[in-house]
Amino acid sequence: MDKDDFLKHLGHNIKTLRESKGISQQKLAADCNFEKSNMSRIEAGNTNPTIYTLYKIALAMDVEIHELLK
Amino acid sequence: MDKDDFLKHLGHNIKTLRESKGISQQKLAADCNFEKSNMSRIEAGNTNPTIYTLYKIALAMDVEIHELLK
DNA sequence: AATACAGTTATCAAATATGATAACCATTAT
DNA sequence: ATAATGGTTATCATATTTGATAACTGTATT
Repeated sequence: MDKDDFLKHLGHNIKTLRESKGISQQKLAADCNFEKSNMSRIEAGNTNPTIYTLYKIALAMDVEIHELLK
Repeated sequence: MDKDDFLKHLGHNIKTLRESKGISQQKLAADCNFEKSNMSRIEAGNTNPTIYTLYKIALAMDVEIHELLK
């Protein structure tokens, strides 16, 4: 899988999971101590986040990182 | 878990897995199309790799990313 | 109308990951 | 001795992520 596809898929997955937990993007960003614009970028697949960033997202949603990678 | 601990743990895990597959750090780096110095940095937990970097490592070792995160 | 909420995108600065290269160390083999 | 293998670290340049800020869109509410 190329990078663009991979990141788009990841972003979509994060978004779906967030929505399934009924959390807004802004709320999640705040919970992760993130800029909301960065959360928007990640969910859109427009950036290649670091693993620690994903760890923070997973923590904030109370899931394991691998759930973000499905 | 703070960032330093997280990355050290990840690095150790990657190293352990690589060794269990009998691959040298240099070989794995080459398989990932990486600089070997970067592989050394990652395994030492001295850098916070991007998710796509980890994807490449997982691919090269024929495992899922989450195996790297145990 | 104004305000609030939710999300998106742009711009730029700061921080940092990765690439490239080199030097070093240790061990083993020739 | 040299050469090969395996790994580590430093330095610097390049590429990219994240932070900060602002502006925009759309929808809903007051």
